[in-house]
Amino acid sequence: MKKYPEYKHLNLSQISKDVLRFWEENHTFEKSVSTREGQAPWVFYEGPPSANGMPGIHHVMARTIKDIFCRYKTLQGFQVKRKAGWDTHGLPIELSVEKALGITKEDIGKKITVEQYNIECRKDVMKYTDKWSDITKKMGYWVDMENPYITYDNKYIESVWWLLNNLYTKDLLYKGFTIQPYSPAAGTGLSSHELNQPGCYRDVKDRTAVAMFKIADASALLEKGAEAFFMAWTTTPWTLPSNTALAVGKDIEYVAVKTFHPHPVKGKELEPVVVILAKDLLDKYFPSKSAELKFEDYKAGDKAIPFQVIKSYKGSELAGTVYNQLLPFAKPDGDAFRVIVGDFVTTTDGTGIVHIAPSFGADDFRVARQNGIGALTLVDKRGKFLPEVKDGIFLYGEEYVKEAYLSDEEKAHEFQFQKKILEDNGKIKELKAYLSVDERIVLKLQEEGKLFKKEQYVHSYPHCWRTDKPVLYYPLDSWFIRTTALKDRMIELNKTINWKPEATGTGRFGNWLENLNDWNLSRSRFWGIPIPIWTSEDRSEQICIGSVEQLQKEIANALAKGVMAENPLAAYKTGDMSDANYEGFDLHKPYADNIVLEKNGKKLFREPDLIDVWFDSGAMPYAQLHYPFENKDLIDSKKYYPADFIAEGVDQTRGWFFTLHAIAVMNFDSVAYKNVVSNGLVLDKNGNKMSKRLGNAVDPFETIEKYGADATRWYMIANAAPWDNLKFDMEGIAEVQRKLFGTLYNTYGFYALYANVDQFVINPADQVPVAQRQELDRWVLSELHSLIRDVTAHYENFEPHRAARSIETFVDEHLSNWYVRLSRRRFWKGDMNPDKKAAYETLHECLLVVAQLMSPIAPFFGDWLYGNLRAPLGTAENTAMAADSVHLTNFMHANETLIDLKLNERMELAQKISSMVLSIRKKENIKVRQPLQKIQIPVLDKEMQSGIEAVKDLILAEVNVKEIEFVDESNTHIVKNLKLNFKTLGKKCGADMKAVQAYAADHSTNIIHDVERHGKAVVPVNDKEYVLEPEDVEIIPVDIPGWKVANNGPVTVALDVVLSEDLRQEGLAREIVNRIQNIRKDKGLDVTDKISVKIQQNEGLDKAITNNLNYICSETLTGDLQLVQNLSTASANAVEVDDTISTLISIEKLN
RNA sequence: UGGGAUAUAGCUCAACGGUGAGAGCAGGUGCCUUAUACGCAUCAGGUUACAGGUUCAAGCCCUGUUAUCCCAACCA
Repeated sequence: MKKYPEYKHLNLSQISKDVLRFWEENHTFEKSVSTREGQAPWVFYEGPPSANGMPGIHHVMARTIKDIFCRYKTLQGFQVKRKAGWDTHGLPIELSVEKALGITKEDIGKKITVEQYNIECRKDVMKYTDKWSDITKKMGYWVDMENPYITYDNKYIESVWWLLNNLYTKDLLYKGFTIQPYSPAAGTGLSSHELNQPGCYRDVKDRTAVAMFKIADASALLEKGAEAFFMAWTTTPWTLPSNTALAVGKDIEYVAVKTFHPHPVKGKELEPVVVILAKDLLDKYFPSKSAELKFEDYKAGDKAIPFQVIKSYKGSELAGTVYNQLLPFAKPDGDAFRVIVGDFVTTTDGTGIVHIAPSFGADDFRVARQNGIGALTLVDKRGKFLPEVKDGIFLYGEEYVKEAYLSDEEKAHEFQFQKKILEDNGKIKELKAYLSVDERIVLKLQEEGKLFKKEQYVHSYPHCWRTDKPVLYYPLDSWFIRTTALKDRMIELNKTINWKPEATGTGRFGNWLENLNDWNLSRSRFWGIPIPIWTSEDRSEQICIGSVEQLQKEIANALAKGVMAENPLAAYKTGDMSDANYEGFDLHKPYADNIVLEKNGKKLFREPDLIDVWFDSGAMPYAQLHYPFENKDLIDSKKYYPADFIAEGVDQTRGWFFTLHAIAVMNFDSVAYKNVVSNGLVLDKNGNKMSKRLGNAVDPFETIEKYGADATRWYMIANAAPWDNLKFDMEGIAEVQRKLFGTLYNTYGFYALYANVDQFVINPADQVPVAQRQELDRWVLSELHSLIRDVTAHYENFEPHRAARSIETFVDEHLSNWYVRLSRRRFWKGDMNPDKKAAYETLHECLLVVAQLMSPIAPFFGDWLYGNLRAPLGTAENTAMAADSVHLTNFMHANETLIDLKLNERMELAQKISSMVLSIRKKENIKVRQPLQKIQIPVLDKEMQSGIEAVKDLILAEVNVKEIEFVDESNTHIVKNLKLNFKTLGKKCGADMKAVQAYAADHSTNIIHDVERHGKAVVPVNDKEYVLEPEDVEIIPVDIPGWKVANNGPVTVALDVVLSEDLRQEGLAREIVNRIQNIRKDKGLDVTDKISVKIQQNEGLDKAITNNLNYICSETLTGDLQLVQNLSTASANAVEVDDTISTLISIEKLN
């Protein structure tokens, strides 16, 4: 006879290990995919992690979410393939290699060849793959790590090139220049990622200036021949020579102010000037008390300067106004020196008029281009002014625009130089320190009467993480993807994506799309996918490569034309998709750069940039399949595209989520994914970000070893919605372990214990029909099937936290603490009979279903539980347990006919009544072991009474009372309360609601009477009459005078606390039973062992024992009970039966 | 600085615009149990971040403020 396995202790960590071995030996994961062959696919894309970092607890979180839905959909019958992937390119890898080798970027090509460097990167990037494999297995994440896609593979790169070429053909790829963070000291552009390294943004003190731009002809704005200035603020005066426009806000109100020049040139101290600035910022420059000053009282040099607002304009009225170039060192290409409208202009600081230097600001560049304004770039790539920025007094040409770029010696040298010039020219009496370009420009403006105000200003400014020097924003050549061309389509298709949470899709992602810029694809690095574009030096000829085959042909041509000597792709066989064929070459630098092509007699060289690694990962739907060279049909006929589901951290919103979307829309006019869950961060228990630096990072290996993967996963899922941040607290895992897994383990243990005693094994083909099972069974099945329905809905909605919480409630409150607790006797009392069998079958079904429902979240424990329940069945062919793993079963459907809401309500009522009776006992200090005679329940409607009747026995047993008596007004006086139903009355009464409420409070007795007798009551209020119908009120019995009463919502219970002699003796008998059971347990007797009992006689006890002898014996499996005169304390246990009675009991096991 | 999210008991989280805002954990007290200090009962703990507004009625809707987090960032 096969048995259900029994265990001594719950050890989740061990269960994980055992189940993991089982999966490996039985290839359960592979089967979960292969057994679904031919079924509808459910497409999942794995976002590639970078294997050169260690896995963290947040990866466990993110992967749990992915795993849950893949497992769930597999249970639903879908085939869910899960190809793992590795992100292998990019800066972090380069940095890691440089650190390991002790080199810097400058050394590449000198101390180490590009070739060697890339070999190192290729090695380095996979250095933690073992750790990743390990955590993947241990956490129970099912993903195919045997055949991952790897972004550095030639096949992967070929697909990426195909996509790029496709964009090139559609004219969505162009080379242009934009304003990018640039480090002159390092001679390289910086990515936003680099700027976001810790410590890059630092507070710096800069010289700021409000410059005055003279309007060329102010007649249109003021009177004819008037002279006026625009005021514009800048924190970077060194950009002023490159100014080509001024921007105003379209709807901002501006004023023209007549005043005196604060820094006039000699001789013009008393000539009034007119300046224009935003009205909102008037106070900042013109204190309102100065408005009362009289112009005629003003003397040169006065601190307080009178002013007068003479006119006002909307920004749009100023647009188009031409002004004189502020610092005319060079002439710009194209149109310039005009007022334009900029959407970014605000009045939070400055003057509401923004100085535009298109070369040195992204906004400036954009708004200038939109308005056809040209640029001036008077700074070179070294960070120095061009030679022409020179006046011989303040500016000397070819000097660093930022003080920080000068070395101490350079600074000292410059200081001596400028000291001489400035002092000789009488500009400064005695120069004490080096003056920065910014400071000297301000001096120059002042000298020329173009300065309104200067001050120091502290703001945060980005620095290059390698050189520690401030960054410049500088126009750089780059390749761009014209994402803006398809912006509307991207927005449109985004609306078809199911975002969890929704706000991320409409908000963070939606806004991002609305403000989309072209995607800068270029990166000046070494380890990445080369841009597959070759251009002639005069840029007249260009070839974009979309496949290795094409490249091979072009090389052949180049060889024929003699521009190349050797064909690195000679061995490549067209059409051969074998790995061997793809391993004979390398598309990375430096090999790609060594290829020179030929077109129309011109040599073509590769564009030197690599592509943004984000394109790598966004290309994975296609590149992981080597599309279109292989698996073309999977994408083209949408068999494996788009994804039904992806999930990553919310930080990927503008990363992977965007690149997937952009590439899909631009290449295939499709979404890349239909459902996306963006999960929140994992913080430490105090809500701080985890970091190695702070030492608060949680080690996932340790955590899983200690608590097991299931408890860890369950905790993370149940504790917060996926998209909320999780405050990770180990104690929370311990709690889950105790509460959910402990309870479930015990519930199973209970089942196994008695099933084995009774030699019961489930027979799915022969079960007691549910209709013939008792109320409690039908109730728990009703709850169970409600649970299936709810959990299914939660999984379908991608709300795993709700699924987990529902399961917790069921296991804990319904199954363990009500069903099993109240059913215990049925399992151990008597021989097998239909009722006992029904109890086993009911409990078995609950455990089986729970095992399956929980298995996506707790895959090990779910499978362990399932395996135990299945253990005595053998192959279990043709049953729901035919598969040898829960993960290979078919998801159970809720049987709606078993869901009986009335029954659920009834049982809730029984629990409520029980709890109320226990509460009265507590108040009256009567133990539950002491039987009581009677409960009274006042009932006002028959339905409630019949509901309680149905669960009466359960209540009585639970609270240890003999009978329930239903009372109404015919046999007792009941105090009743009136409650108004605000929902129905709100509609009826509206604004009179408060008055009705007040009236009802004063006349509750009358209203109750009227409603009960006549079915309605009239409420006269504010000269109106409202008729209260039964649905508008609730009449609740709250008290029976003279009884001990408890009240909860609509239910009231009264308890008879009078103890008769019989009851008292019965209570004592139960105390005795309890003591005997405790001794049994202490002695380690089996639950089936029969015993003989000797109890030392005691006056207060003997009668209670003899009168309840049968009861005591049958409860304790006692074959022989004797009251004896004396027991030796050596062989007997001393027990206190109550405060006054103590005795000795001895127990012998009977054979 | 902008966009997004969050703010409810000491902690973690619930709560269709509807009558005293609920669980669990942690704490006090008492109790039940031949599955289990698992639980049950009970006490304490709340100005639902703050200030306004809409409504007969607001934790929930609207506006603003503050704090924290994420993302994007030299808006001059």
